[in-house]
Amino acid sequence: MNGIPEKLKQAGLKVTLPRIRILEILGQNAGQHANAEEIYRLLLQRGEEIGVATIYRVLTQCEQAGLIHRLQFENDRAMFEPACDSHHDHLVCARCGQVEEFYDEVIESRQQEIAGRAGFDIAEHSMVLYGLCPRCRQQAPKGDG
Amino acid sequence: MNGIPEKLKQAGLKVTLPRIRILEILGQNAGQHANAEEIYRLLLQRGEEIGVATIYRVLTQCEQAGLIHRLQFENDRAMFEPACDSHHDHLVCARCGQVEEFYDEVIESRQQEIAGRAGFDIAEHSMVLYGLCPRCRQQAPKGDG
DNA sequence: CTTAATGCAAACCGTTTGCATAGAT
DNA sequence: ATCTATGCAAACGGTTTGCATTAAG
Repeated sequence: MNGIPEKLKQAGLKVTLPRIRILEILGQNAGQHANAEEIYRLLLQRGEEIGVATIYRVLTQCEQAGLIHRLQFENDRAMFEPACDSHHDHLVCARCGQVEEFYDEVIESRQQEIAGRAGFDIAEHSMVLYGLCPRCRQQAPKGDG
Repeated sequence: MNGIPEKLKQAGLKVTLPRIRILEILGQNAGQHANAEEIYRLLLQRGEEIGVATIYRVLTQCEQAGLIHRLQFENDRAMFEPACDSHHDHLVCARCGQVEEFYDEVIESRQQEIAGRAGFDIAEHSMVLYGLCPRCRQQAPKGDG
């Protein structure tokens, strides 16, 4: 019930090799949040050459089908993560690009409250904290110039 | 003391007509958060034809000088707002594009706490709530389909 | 067999850049 | 007079699209 082919079928998408491979990559890179080019290169390394056009199309379709999420950090290229059950926001290392997920109920409810006060009906939100991850903090002391 | 020429001088930028006009537009559009193309068109309407290249360069320089802020909503083009003293986040209407600002201390401190727990040293963050503004909610009842 | 997916390359679109000219100090 | 800003148009980079080919159901 967890197989990629099954998910594709349930989403009404034909089960094709590119789609399977791309979802595999995203699943294995779950913590990595890959972008289209990274997916392309990872597939190449495995001997699967899939055109970028196909990668973009598959990603867009899978996003619309709810199988994956598209993340837009700053002005960078879009990143993708496998859809998981629970909503979460992101911490992004400004140096190495590492992405961490977090969820905070207090923030979530404050957001609703703020929106309600402004008369807005919130459909979604994006919250990204940019900074240095623990590893990069060591390598880049505060007195860096 | 509040004049645009003075601000430019203080920022170490030459006082040129394009820079003055662009900052004027942004100041008058304070609530509007214009993007480069909108600025171009607004200037045209006033009879000032300033090339987009210049607009982008001026916006970038003024951003670096701290006179304005660059906002990146979703995957849209960048928007700009005049720099104000205080940090704030944004509510964006998904239909009409209206932008509202808000600030919430609870969220701000939670963010620091979350980052700290993950070992991250946060330099900045972006938080945008997308939904329907009061006006658009009326025009788009929930049963819309 | 029919209809949709893929690959390629060209198009797109917001943004940036090189270079000659115009302008600020 | 010097040095930077501007305008133009071409380049750029990520993403999308048209069309012929290939593959899934």
